Amino acid sequence: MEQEQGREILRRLRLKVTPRRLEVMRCLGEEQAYLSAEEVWNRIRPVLGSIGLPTVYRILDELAEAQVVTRIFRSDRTQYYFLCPNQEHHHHFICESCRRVEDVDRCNLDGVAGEIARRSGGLVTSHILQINGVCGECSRLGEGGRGRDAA
Amino acid sequence: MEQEQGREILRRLRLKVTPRRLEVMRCLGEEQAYLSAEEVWNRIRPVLGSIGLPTVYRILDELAEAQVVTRIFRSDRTQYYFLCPNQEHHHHFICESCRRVEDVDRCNLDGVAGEIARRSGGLVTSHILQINGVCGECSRLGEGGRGRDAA
DNA sequence: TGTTTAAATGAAAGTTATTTTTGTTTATAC
DNA sequence: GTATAAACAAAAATAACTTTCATTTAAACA
Repeated sequence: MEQEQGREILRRLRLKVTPRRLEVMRCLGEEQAYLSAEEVWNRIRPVLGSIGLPTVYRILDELAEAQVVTRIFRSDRTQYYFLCPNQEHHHHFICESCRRVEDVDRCNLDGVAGEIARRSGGLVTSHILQINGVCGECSRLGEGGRGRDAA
Repeated sequence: MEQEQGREILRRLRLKVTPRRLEVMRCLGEEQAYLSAEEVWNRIRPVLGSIGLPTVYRILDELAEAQVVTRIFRSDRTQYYFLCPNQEHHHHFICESCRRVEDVDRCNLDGVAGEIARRSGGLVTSHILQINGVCGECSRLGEGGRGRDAA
């Protein structure tokens, strides 16, 4: 994520271009993986000198609202965030070992909305689809390998 | 959910058949909608005389682990639970207005695993798919209607 | 280039869903 | 019946966020 790209995204969202927002985006963009709010905070604090954790939460919420950042679901009741400037409708493949995220273009859910409408008259407005697994690199490291989240 | 069905499920899971577990299942089975742990607690306390909230959490976790109960994702960082004894692979359509849940059999994700394997060598182990919308009944109530969660 | 003003931020305190701990009770195998 | 491992209650603790309010700053405009 180039700084100019970050500026453009913020201008498009009618958000002020501030060093904190740019730095949150730069930090997330540097990873191909998802991070928690606190992890983002720890990485950008040294760069910015000082930033409050609530500010990080606010920025991530704004970006998630605007769908520049995707929320990742895990069962530890912590929210994780992944910068994904791809605005086409798509989904994500999440590595359970190293947290890497890959885009998945295929989305065969169009038929589902029709089925629901036909069967009970319901209306589909959105869906959550997250594909979990082990990425190619972690697979190749084999059973002996240990990912970022391994015990 | 008949009591005998609950007993069978617990025996299958090698869990002791206790009044609390049966009551949690009965309470959830009475609804076609999802509930939070605290909501379950408030409904079963009068019946059981007394039960601790941590016990409700433990029971729901066990049942979710065994996939007798499904976790429902919402953005309020509260976990919701839905009793779904249907053990076939399927997904859920969630009404944003009244919390009703319908099963959705269709799941076209088989192709996705192949795509990921081919492209980057990754291995898919699970996926989260939740379809959000407004159920037929709430749709028919029209704009003037107000669901359980409406302001 | 100043000035203005709404938006952004820091710091501290607050909230709340969920978990842990420890001592007691109970379902079940024998 | 009795032994024993599992279940449970109660209270306290944890941790991820959120709110509040006083201060600062980006950006529109004079």
